[in-house]
Amino acid sequence: MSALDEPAAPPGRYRKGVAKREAILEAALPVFGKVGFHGASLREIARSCGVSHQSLMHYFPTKDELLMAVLRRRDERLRQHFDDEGGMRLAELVALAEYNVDVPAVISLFITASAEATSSDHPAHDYYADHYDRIIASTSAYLAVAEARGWLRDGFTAESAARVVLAVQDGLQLQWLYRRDEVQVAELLRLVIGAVVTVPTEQLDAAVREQVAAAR
Amino acid sequence: MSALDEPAAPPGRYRKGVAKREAILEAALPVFGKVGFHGASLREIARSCGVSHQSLMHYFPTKDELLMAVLRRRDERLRQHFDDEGGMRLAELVALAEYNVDVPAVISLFITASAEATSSDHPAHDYYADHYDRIIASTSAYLAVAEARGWLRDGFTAESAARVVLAVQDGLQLQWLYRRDEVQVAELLRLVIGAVVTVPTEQLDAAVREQVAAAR
DNA sequence: GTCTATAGTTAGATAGAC
DNA sequence: GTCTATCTAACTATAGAC
Repeated sequence: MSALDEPAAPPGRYRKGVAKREAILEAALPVFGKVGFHGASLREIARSCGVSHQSLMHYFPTKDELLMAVLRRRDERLRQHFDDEGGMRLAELVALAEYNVDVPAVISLFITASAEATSSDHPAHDYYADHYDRIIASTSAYLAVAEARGWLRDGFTAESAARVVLAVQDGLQLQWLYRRDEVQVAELLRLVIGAVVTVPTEQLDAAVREQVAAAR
Repeated sequence: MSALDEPAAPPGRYRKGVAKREAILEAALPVFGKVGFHGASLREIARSCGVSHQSLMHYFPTKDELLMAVLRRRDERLRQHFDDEGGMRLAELVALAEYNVDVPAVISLFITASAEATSSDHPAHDYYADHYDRIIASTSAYLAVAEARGWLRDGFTAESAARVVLAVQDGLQLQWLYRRDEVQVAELLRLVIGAVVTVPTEQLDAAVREQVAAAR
């Protein structure tokens, strides 16, 4: 199967099945996050939500599909903003970082999966390659307005600024997983944005809105 | 075994044994990097360097110890600078990033292992937690001079600047693994440093040297 | 080479929800 | 009555360790 396709119409047509499918996804998230794709076992995931191993396989025929389903559901929040007019606002990344702090398992999953999936054999490789491309493209589109107006610090382009901000988010979340009390992800993310973009974000937001309106 | 201890006196006392140990370490690096600790198998590593499975286990009694040996050898370059007088210069991080581009397997190993090891059960957890602490401490010591002289951009402390630079390095290396042609790790790292530290690095280096000399 | 444990996956039969 | 959900059982491969 291509990693970019939606899964084939799964079981879960009965009320009970829908709930169980949900429970499996919730249970799989922290396991994949903790030990990664290769380290996770379907039997362990099944056990952790009180479902039989075979029942799990009824809903997710292969381990690959289970992982993809978990990832897709968790990246949903970010993906919603990929097609925002004028590109994805940096504030969305900050807001996500702020939200994620309350859901350590999600951060763990994201960091572990994106690192594992750099290998081209990994079931989520194509998914993540595409995911990163889209984040960069969307954020670059947003920052293009800043670049055009000379609001980026010397040397930065819209794309390099986008890559840096995304890198800081990922890197800080990694550090946060080691020292949760000492790393303020969202706060540092804001500081970096302030160091790269030379005007307040409100001003940039306004300029982007203006640009979008003018383009109609 | 504590992850921070040196391994107990290993085999490899004979000339042939030394070479074989070396070959195993070289072979294990890309495998751990590609599929992670859990995904890697000792048999595969042994096969990839023409050594029998049993022979491998003679040199590295457990999988944990093999991983630790690989990590320790590869982080050596960075660890050398932890105790630099005046703290580790940011230029060392940039130089390392520049060097690593020629050794993708090392980047892959580092990213994958540091992500996997966020789990407290992971054999390299304590090692990496300590490793990050030291990098931050050492780089913060270096940047303390900049902070004292008002050479950091508003809002940054020595530690937050250190965390940001390290985060950018990790995050960009992750992006680089997905798009090797499009991400210039060292170049972007320099840009970020330029955005956070308001004076040229030569000036900061000189100030740090001066500080060290004065402290004697 | 062997041992024991566990992995992902498959098949088939039964019981339950619609 | 039909489709879904669940369970029992087994298979094949491979893991780390001795």
